[in-house]
Amino acid sequence: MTEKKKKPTSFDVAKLANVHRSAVSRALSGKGRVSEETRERVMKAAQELGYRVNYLARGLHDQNSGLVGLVASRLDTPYRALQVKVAARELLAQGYCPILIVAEGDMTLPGLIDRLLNYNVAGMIVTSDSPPAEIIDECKRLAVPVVLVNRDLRGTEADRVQLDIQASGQLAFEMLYEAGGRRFAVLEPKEQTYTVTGRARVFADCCRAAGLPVTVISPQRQNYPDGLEAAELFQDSGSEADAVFCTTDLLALGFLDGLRVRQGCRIPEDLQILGYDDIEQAGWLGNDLSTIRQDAGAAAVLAVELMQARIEDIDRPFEVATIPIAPVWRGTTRKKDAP
Amino acid sequence: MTEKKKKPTSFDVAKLANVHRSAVSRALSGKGRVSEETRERVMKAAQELGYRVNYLARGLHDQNSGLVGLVASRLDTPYRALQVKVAARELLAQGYCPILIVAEGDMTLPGLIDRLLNYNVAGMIVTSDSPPAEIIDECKRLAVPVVLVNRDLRGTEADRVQLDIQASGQLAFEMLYEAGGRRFAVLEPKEQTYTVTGRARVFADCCRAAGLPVTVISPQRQNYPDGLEAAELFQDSGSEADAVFCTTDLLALGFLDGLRVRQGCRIPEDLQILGYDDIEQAGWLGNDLSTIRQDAGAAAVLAVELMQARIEDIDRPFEVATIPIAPVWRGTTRKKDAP
DNA sequence: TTGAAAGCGCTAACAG
DNA sequence: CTGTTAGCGCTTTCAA
Repeated sequence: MTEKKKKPTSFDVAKLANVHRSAVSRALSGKGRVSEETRERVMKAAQELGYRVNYLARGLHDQNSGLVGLVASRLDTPYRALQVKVAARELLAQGYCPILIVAEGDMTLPGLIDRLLNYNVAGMIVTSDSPPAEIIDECKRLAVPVVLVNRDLRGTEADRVQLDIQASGQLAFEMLYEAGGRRFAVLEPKEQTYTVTGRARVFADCCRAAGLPVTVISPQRQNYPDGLEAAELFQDSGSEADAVFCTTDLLALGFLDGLRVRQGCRIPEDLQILGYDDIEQAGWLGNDLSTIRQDAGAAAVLAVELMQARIEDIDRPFEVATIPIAPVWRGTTRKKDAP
Repeated sequence: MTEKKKKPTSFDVAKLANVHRSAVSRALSGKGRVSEETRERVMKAAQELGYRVNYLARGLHDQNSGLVGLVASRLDTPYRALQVKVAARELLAQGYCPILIVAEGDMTLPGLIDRLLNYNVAGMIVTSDSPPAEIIDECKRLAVPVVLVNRDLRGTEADRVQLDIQASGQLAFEMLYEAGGRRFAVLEPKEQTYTVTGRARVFADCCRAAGLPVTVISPQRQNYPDGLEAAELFQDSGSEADAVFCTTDLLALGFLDGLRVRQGCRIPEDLQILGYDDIEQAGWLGNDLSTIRQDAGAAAVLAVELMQARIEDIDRPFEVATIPIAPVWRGTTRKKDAP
């Protein structure tokens, strides 16, 4: 065990290779000009010592740690988990390292973001539910690029990747209408969320514009249990609806279970149901939920691109990229081709 | 727009507060002794300038960045997502910052871990499926604490947090036996995994030890689609089993759907089913899956504790902590109290 | 092409 | 209690 605990530095490599530290830096970073021979000697020495560049030191020097904040909440929710996964992967693929900040719980988001800022992050990707506007401002003050994914934060200027709310609500209406729905209901959670609330309203507007009735049901939040709650509310409301837009798959799945299991309702015979997101569970045989797919992979790629673009030019105009969506016909609506 | 783009340093604060930089450091870190008056002046100046300590510089100085690697795979799977969430939260709560490394995809794990090491991480928590032993060795060489969560990696020495495999398989057997099962089957994925394969085998052993028949069904992997596959395999096998241990909830849910939806099987009347993990979806009304809960929160806390203990004393003996488990009786088994 | 030297921002040990 | 000083490990001009 003659192993030294101390990690080798570029100085050690230099000594072993009989060159100066700066030569080591040049050889390994490939930045400056180095003779082939020197390069090889350095490489060998580095190899031998198990040397690795200290990114902290490098970051300290050129003000860029390569770290990126990835701020998310409700990470145990299928869609969010997917979002974080693809974002992390994309970041990693582009040479960044994502620092994961999970917002929920007792820890306060501003405090956590603060910590992030202490690391000189190259940027931040935020999918959290409620990022206080102040922190966005603080980031701007520090010239840290922030990309908001499906967040509103009206009034704050930042690059965004988001769903087309108008198109979403409208597509939902069209799908249910095409499937034969004529009396509608929509789930609009009390606890508001930019995209969810948005598409619920657009959907309702579409119904009204078509001169068709629409009942608004308001569960507390937007998860599975809230879907169950919504099923009760729906029943209590005595609504005559024959088609319901559930605004998130989790809501839809809860609603579906509440209706089927507790109320013995037949889907889609008695009632057609449409979700939103296309989480994996929507495709499970027992659920077979018709829904609208939100392309998480594309969203992640867009977010990272926007971030990089702003890193390169901090003063460029703010941009909004749109996440692609697509209808997914499954068993909770009547066949599209046989309405 | 008189804003300077340059971030303020401790030097700027010192200047404004009319003290030396070291005083600033002391005042803000609370480490050394500072007079009340100085502290206040520094605080005010720091506030005014929007100063924040540069952790990179600090880390460079005391060889500890406060960064921790969180290595995970299959992040879009409910249990894993939960695991990552609680681990990240615990890390954050303890003052660390988790760097999220997602293992799957084309990016090779060793390369990513390498990058992690460049950041002088204080430690690593690994829940990934297949962390090559070499990287663990590399970490040890660099004196970076590694905690393995539910990973085997026999031969490598590291702290671990893991399920009691023996107890798990046995509990599964006891539950199904208590519920009235007498002819068993168990799902043991071809693609082996330490804990999953382990409990499958222990379960089978328990059956045999009790002199009761047990059929082993081997789907490819351990996710929902594999559960569906297992249902087909099960039917083809012509097994007479009346109780099946599914080894993961995802498998169980797929198996359940395959049986119910495709084969019109009645659960639990025709067949009892037991899962493992207690993911959120197991509790959904439409599934109502009996299972064994694995306490992810406790596991995360244990993992972080182990990591901290090793940070404090790198030479302490390796430790293995056990994740608590508990039976969860739901509707896919007959009532425990009425077998 | 290579070496020398100046920092990046912070902290801790040491004087005063 | 406060200022001075010496690095932490790396990169990058600037000369040679």
